[in-house]
Amino acid sequence: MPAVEPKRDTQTLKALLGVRDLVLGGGVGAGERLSEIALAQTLGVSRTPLRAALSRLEQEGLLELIPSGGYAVRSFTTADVFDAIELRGVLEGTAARLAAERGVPPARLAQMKRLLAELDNTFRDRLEDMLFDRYVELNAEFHAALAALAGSETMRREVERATHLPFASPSAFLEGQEDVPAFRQSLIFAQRQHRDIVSAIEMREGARAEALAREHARLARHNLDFVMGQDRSLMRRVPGLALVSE
Amino acid sequence: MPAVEPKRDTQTLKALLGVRDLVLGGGVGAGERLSEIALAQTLGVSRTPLRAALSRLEQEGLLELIPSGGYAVRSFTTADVFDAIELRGVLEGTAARLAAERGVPPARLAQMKRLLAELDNTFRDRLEDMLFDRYVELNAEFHAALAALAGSETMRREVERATHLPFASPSAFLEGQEDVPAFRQSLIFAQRQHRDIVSAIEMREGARAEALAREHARLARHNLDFVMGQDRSLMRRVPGLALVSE
DNA sequence: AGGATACACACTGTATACAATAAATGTCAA
DNA sequence: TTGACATTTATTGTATACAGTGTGTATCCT
Repeated sequence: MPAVEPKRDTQTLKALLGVRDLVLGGGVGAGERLSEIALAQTLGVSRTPLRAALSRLEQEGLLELIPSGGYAVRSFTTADVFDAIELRGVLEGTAARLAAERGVPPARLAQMKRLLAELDNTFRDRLEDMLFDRYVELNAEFHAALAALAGSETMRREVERATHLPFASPSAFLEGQEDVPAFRQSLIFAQRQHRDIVSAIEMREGARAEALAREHARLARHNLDFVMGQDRSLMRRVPGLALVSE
Repeated sequence: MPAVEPKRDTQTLKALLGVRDLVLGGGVGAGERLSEIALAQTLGVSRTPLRAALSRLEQEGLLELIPSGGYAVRSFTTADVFDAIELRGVLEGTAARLAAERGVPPARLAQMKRLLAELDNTFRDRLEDMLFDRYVELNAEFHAALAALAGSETMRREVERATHLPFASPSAFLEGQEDVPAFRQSLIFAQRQHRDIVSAIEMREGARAEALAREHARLARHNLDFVMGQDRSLMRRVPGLALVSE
């Protein structure tokens, strides 16, 4: 998802979501060229909105321009994925630090705490019973709210952009793994980090807020390591992971 | 400039550069809507490549989508400008830190040192005689090389993107101010910081490299403060500064 | 048989025409 | 005189046609 999703655009949005799903779903391999007319037919849109979507996905980092013209699916190294996660952590950390240093309006802080409480409510006594989808949804909301906490539109835009970099999403390695116990346990830890980040911001502890947010992003890296090292059968279930070469 | 500038595109590139110059040059005011047909006529291109350029500039952060359709020039607050500079510092700092932590191939390091030497060569005994344009050019090269030093394409792309955020460019507040003595003096300080960053990377001092790069970006903020506070007549000479409201 | 050149095909980049929607203006009524 | 509604205008989003260019293949020459 890009920083700001166009709403009413039916055709362009259709193309955007369609191509993204196709690429992340493994419909086209890494490095493969995308034929515009073929894609247009497949997705049921004309070339014009399709090209708009392709251009967008290129700036998003999912596609690359071919020197001779046209677009191809980017191929990623593990370093790319690690760095995308690192970037998200760094940017969210910066947003958290600035929020702490500058202070946030009480209403905003209350909203963050409400999100924390709602996240708590997704947990159950038995870990298997937790409301996983609801957690993923609220988690995305939390991170979006965090991006806006520093105050400026530019900061919000760019932090949210980093959040939607390929493989860097807070829920990138969550979906499709609800039934792995280790993942569910890591969510308890993640929620504790959420609380600590908000607490640090409230207490104006900028450096701590930054460090916590950075470390929080590292959870995604741990999950990635687990998926790629421990159990390669999981790789098929993580969207787009087939695009990672090594 | 976007992260990767399309080369052979004559019409789209023409539109991209044309609109950017028009907006940054003050041809259209902040918040003003951009009429596609009027722009197309002005720039001598058709609407198709123009729309591609507008979409690009929207993701660059210079324009914004109007809910009812079309694009408008974004209006910026001083907070936006500050945060854009801060973001560049943070991202360049991250690139520098990762480069230090991971180590850089000797050839790359040698290239950085060569750039440092060339930057040195732009200075003269009398500060007024320095090769200002050459310095700006080499400075841009230095920052581009720094972005690539961490190793991954994703990191390079995103750092370079931050470098081209509105008002965040390393040379944003340099051009058009060659004749202000205080600015020339600050360049001596900046070049010292360049050396220290490379040195820190070479000695694998990640935290120091990050801190130095962050502080280095602050020079732009100092320059901004100077331009806006001290001498408002300079504001007219800095591209796009008319888009900043307060 | 291998390589180079030429031709044909396919695909992208661009222009323009069309349709749908939002904005603006004018008129009618209260 | 002001407000609301309808009509007209303008502008964007979309589709398609065209042209230029790169790529692949086949044939011919060495």
